[in-house]
Amino acid sequence: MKSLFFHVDLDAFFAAVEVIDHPEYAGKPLIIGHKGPRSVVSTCSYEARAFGVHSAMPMSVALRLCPQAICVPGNMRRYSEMSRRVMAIIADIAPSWIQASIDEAYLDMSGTEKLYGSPSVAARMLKARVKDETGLTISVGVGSSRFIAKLASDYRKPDGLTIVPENLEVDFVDAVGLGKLWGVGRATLDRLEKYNIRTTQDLRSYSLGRLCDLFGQASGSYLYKVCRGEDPGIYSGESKSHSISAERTFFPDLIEKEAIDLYLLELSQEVCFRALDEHFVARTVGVKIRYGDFSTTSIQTTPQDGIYNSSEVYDYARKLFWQRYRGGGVRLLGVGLYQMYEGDEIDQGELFKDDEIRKRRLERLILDMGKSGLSLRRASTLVKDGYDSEK
DNA sequence: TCTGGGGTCCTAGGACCC
DNA sequence: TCTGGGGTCCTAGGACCC
Repeated sequence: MKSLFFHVDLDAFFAAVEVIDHPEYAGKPLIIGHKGPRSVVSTCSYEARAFGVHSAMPMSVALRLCPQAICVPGNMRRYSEMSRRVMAIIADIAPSWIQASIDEAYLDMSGTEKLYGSPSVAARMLKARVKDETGLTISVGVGSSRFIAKLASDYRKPDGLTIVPENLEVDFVDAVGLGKLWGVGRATLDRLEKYNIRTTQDLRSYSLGRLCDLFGQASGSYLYKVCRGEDPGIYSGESKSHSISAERTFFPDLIEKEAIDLYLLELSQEVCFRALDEHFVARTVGVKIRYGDFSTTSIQTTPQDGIYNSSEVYDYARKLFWQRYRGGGVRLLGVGLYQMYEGDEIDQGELFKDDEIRKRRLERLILDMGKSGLSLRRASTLVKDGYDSEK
């Protein structure tokens, strides 16, 4: 059977949801993001893009380019709800699909021609249903692999539909251009430039062996494939590892020990409750520090005897921070849990950690209470109080 | 212009084991 | 004595994506 994939991308998603909820924003430059001195643009409407505003741009720059823009902080809960509605339509149409992020999905439509007709008919039906049922527009890319479909959905936006016919993948990749290939960013472009590789055609003149020598096994074979329109294997399997992290940027920089410890506590509790909620147990805990000069460092540890609860994570986080800290203002603090695997209880056999396991169960209990109406912040306060009263 | 927050994957070096 | 080869795990940093 011939492979057929769709990639669906919601157009300026957060901004589009805001326009649905606030019709008075329609047709105006709209920026989603906080107005703080160290914030960046999350998403923006096409009207704002006309001024040169784009995602990840410092907010200060964006507002200089487009002072009249409407600026709203965004509402993730609302966006998630709209995302679920779109994904439900996709689930109704596609025999097999993967959600890749809040605003995009890959659909395996192989063998659906008898059901829906040609790919273009199926894609138009999908676009119409999403528009009718949610008010949102999507761009759809169609191709013989996920990689080609992904490039295609980005080729014409918004409200686009791009179908890449079989055997024209190489021509399509040439039309897209080296700099817009998925997985080829600024750093790779700069490195390629050093070898006078500026186009996908240039890249094809290099052998697999040469690319692997220059860029390493993984990147070398990745580049070799994508410039030939071959799928490098995006979203083909389940991801192996899982991690949860939380970080905060401060203005002004943190300098006081007490403030640093307090934020480490807050971040530790945040990641622990999310891990508990998602039923994941972590083997590694890490801390990220970004200094006033934007230099960034991280330190992690994988304790032999496991990590059980948020107070343990906080203890490790503090230890790691003060071990690594070189002094000076702290612009960003992060706490992460890594090497996570599914499960609620750590493997038995830890005879000496009864106390820590008990605390974990207490946190689990508080979390379940929290789900029946308690806020996460309130629940974590209760856990802290619980520890104190135990002592 | 001055750089968020949440992720995944890769690399290279070192430790350790057989 | 100055020296292997393979494998796995851990750590720190970097690239990239949305």
